[in-house]
Amino acid sequence: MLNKPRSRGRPAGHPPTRATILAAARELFLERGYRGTTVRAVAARAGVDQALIGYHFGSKQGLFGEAVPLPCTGSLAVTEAVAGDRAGLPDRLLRAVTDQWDGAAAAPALQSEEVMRVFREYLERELLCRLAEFLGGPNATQRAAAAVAVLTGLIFTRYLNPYGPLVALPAAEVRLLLGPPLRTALYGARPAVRR
Amino acid sequence: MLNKPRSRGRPAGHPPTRATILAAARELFLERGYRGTTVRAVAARAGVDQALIGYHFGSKQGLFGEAVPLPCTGSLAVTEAVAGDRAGLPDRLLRAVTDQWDGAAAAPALQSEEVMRVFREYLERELLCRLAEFLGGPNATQRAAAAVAVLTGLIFTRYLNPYGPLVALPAAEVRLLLGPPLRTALYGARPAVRR
DNA sequence: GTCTATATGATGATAGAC
DNA sequence: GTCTATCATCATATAGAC
Repeated sequence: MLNKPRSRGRPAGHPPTRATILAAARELFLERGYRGTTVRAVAARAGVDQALIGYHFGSKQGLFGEAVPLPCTGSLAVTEAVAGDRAGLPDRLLRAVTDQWDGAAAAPALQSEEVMRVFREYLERELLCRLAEFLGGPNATQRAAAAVAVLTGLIFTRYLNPYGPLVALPAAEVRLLLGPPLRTALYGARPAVRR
Repeated sequence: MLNKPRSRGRPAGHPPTRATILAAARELFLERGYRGTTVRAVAARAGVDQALIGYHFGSKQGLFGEAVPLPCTGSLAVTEAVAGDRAGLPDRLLRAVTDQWDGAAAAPALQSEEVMRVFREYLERELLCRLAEFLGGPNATQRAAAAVAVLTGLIFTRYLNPYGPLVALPAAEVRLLLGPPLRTALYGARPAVRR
């Protein structure tokens, strides 16, 4: 009702607004998920007006994309793991996934449609094609699909789920645990050792 | 603006309102996902007022729960597959999943936080515990977690993703493809045949 | 029970003053 | 760049006619 006089512009000594908003958004998105986070709440935590978010990031979706960059959007380590010798492929794939996602700040509450979209496109377009090409031979696409399913299960169970059964384990043990199934998915059920 | 005179009550010869709403809701939820579907749109497609939805189902969440019952909420076939001989376990698990989810109307656009929550609770509480108990021995929980990861990957890749690499394959082939990895996850990388 | 009508409060977005 | 003010739309709740 009242127009109280105030100084305009950002008070001196504060960090740049953009960075402040991003930090607040990151906290809230990871804490409450996409739907549970409102633009107003982000603005409140950052101590700025909500219109600023629209100005800087266009939309809530845009804010999310910049505040919570999924590991898969940045680098392509997993895709690059599809190279080298065939025997080491399962381990390289698992190591790429764990290195990438364990390094990034955990993303527990991210089961949103937005994350799923990015995640899906990455894993299934980028990786599937390269994997099938690398494998070659009969049923290459099917075996690649099986491997992608295993990796999808890993990421979903360990990184996109705060209560997942794999979250508590150290990365090395996860690799040890999923290496054999992934190898089997890629190369079939042949005996690993012959004696 | 105008109050046009109309007959009150449900016109004779129509199917029960509740069922009409459920059908419309089911269509829209599967078509546009949870967030993309508005209560108003459901009401419009069903030809009823939106307040009816509130009356019958309480909330959008409640409507979703009744209109799109996930396979896992109804029966417990997957959990019941954890019985019998050890050798047949992988196949029983896969068959339970494919039977349950292939039978239900496909749920492509369901990557919502709601689905993820139900899905997660089912797979990881119900199944993980029973599976670990069934397996026994050293690292039973870890191996059960690996198996759950594989099954999670299957469901996500085949049933919760319209563009997944496994959606086009017949169920039998999917079982053939994922049987060996699942077996390896459950029982380790021992050679299947020894000669 | 079924339905119409309306109200409330929160949300994402945006136009325009400074 | 920042803020005020406002918008359309959303989910939800309720009062009351039939």
